[in-house]
This record gives sequence, structure tokens and C-alpha cells, in this order.
Amino acid sequence: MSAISCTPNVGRPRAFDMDTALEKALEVFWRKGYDGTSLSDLTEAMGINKPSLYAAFGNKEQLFLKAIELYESRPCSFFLPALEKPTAYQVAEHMLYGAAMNMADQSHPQGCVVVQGALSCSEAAATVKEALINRRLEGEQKLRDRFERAKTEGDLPADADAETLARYLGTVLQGMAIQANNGASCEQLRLVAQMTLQAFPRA
Amino acid sequence: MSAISCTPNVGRPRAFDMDTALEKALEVFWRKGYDGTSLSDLTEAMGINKPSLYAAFGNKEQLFLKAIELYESRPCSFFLPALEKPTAYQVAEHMLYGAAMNMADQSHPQGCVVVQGALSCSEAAATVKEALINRRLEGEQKLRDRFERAKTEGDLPADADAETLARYLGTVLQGMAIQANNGASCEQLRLVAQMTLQAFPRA
DNA sequence: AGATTTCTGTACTGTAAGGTATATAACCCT
DNA sequence: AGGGTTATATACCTTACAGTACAGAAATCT
Repeated sequence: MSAISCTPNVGRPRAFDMDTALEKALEVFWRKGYDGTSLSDLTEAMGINKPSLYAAFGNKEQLFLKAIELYESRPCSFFLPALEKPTAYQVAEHMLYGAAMNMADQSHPQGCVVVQGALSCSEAAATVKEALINRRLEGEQKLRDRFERAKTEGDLPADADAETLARYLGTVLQGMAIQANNGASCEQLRLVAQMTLQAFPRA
Repeated sequence: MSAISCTPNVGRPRAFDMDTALEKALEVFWRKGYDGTSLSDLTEAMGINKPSLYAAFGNKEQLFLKAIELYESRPCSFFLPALEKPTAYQVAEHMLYGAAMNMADQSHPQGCVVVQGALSCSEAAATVKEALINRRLEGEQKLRDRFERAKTEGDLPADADAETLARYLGTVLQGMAIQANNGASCEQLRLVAQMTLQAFPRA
């Protein structure tokens, strides 16, 4: 995933850092959505001209998809690390509190770009909309798989409905993204997380 | 709210029904969002020309706001009726099951236009974004007021946190809108509703 | 009937959108 | 130093955007 890998050793060197520029693009897409972001918004934020953008990232759509990949692989991402907690309850707990922390964080746009990047959108954005839906569904599938495993490991009751537990958790996480856009604070989201966990079966 | 009220009795009569046209506009905004909807999309769906649209509804922004008013006052709206149920638990129950039914309904776009109409958007959509945030916050305030009342009426424990209960419910409802966009069925959303209610205190 | 009022349809405005052609600048390799 | 290669900057392309001017059509009022 590093941008270094595709840097040639001949020709004029790129005058900007691709990863930094991609971070800037992500921030704009996150704040304005795919349809709401213009190429001028992007080039301005990234500090480059259009031909550089196109040469480095393809086009607006590919730039968006690369920004999403970056988003999910960032160190502050909470989803995958939470999956590795030892019990289903702890997975849910870390995911909910991680989301509360992350989505209300004022150091970047609020909410989640995978939720709000292209929810209702033009036909021009159909591809990225589908990509985001797939990301959300994949996330829930990972949760479901984790909960199925928890059943075999005994930290979830054998009759627990892993699919619905995963969808419930996904629903709250996605709802928290909207809440963060509404201006909810980290502490307010933590209270929601706490309440959500009351419906979650324990060992 | 009827369009009849402002119809003059002199001059050439309007060749289209304003309420029907507004329904069509709502459907487009719902599906494509404010930024993703063009005036051509609107005039085509509404079956009218641009000057008729501007004369009747002002401009794109005002048309959107009128469409949202229509959305919230439609007979199939579930929010306000649910508030009138006799107990807090029944309020939550009817709201969650109503949302499950409504948001996955295939006879119109999935989800909720108040959630997805202008979530992340351009500066041009800033006004409508604010309007939608206010609608969501007002809905939660109504829930909170209802739950405060339930505490005095004794169908919620006196130490219940009405504010957090309202925000929890709002979070799940908003999350269900995303789920519906993901393609979740009514039945799947009902299972989420059921699980949500497990965290809800009863009399 | 004629004047007045309002709506409709076409054609148009200026601007901004996504994307590209081209010339020049900066580097590596021999 | 010179050729090959890649990036940059400016200027441009086509298309679509939100919004409007204007002429004609359809109604009511006197």
C-alpha cells in the first residue's frame, strides 16, 4: 500500500508526497461527500494541479476509492483491532467505545466516510456508492464470523444469533456516525455505547 | 400545508398538481441526495419545466425544504404517532418497528431522507444540511421529552436517563436508515429492533 | 370582447464541472 | 553534456449546472 512502491527512479521527481496528498483528499471527501467534492476542492486541499492529480491517482473516482483504502488502514482505525479481543463482549465493547472516540474526534471530519461518503448520490457516484455498501457489509460479515467463532469458543451462548448481533452492532455504529454529524460529543456517544452493550449477551 | 391555499383565482391555471410534483421531487432528493440531484432530474421527474418549478417552489433549496416538510407530514410517517403510545416502552417499540417497516419499504427509496438527504455535502448545501440536523435533533428532543414524561407517569424508573435513552433510540433509528440503504430487509430490521428493545428499561 | 393576470415552453445566460493537450522544467543514465 | 523520461503549469475542451428573459397561451374580471 505504500506509494513508494510505484515511484520510478528516472524522470522528474514528484514535487508532493502521495500519501500526504491522499490524506488531504480523504479529508475533503469525508467532509463533503463524493458528489459534494469538486476537483477544485481536491486540488486546492492537496496543493497540486489537476494534471498531477490525474497522473498520480487516475481520476476522481479512483482517488476516492484510494482514499477509502487509506481510511480503513489508518493507525487510528478501530474496527479490525477490536475484532481481535478475546471475547465477543469485549469485541463489541472495544468497537463501540472506539467508535465513540473516533467519530466525535475534532481533529478530522466527524462521523465515518464509509457511511457518509456516498449514501444518497448521483448516478455518477453509483460505483463508489456500491463500493461503500460493500465495505459496510464486509465489516458486518467480519463481525458475524467473529461471533460465530465466539459461539464455538463458549463466550457466546450456543443459541445466540450471530448474524443479528452483528447487524445490531453495525446499526449502532452507523447510527453513531450520524450522531457525530449531529454534533454529539465523545462522552454522549460513550453513553450510547454503554446502553447498546446492555442488549449484548455475556458469557 | 396544502398547496391549494395559495392558488389564485385569476390568470392561467397551473397545469400540474403541486402536491404530486412535490412528492416526485421528494422521491428524487431521497434517492440521490441534495448534491446528487440536478434540476434536470427534478423537472423530468416532476413533469414540468424549469420556469414552472421556480415559479411554484422558489429554487432548488426551497423545493428541498418543502419536500422534507411533506416527508414528515405524510400519512405513512411513523415518528409522531409512536410518541403517543401510552408507555415509554411502547413508544420505543412502535418507533423501532415502524422504522423497520418504513425504511425497507420497496415502494419508495430506502432509508430516511432526513438522514441521507445532505449528510456530507458541498457548501452549496450547507443550509439544507443544517435544516436536516435540526430535524434530527428535534426528533430526539421530542423523544427525550416523552421519556421525561414517562418518568413522572411511572412507566420509566425515576433514575432513568431520558436524554441517553432518546439518543440511543435515535442512534438505532438513524443506523437503520443506513442498513436499509445497505439492502437490509424489513424482517432483518425487525430483528435489530427486537434486540434494541432488550436494552430498554420496562415498567 | 378586451384588459389583466398568471402559467408554459423555448431559448438563453454565466459559471463551474470533470478531464486533457501541450509546452516546459527537473531529474537519471550513459 | 546530452538524450530519455517523468512531473508541472497553463490553457483549454466539452458538457452540465442553477437560474432567467421573453413571447405566447389560458384563464378571470370588468
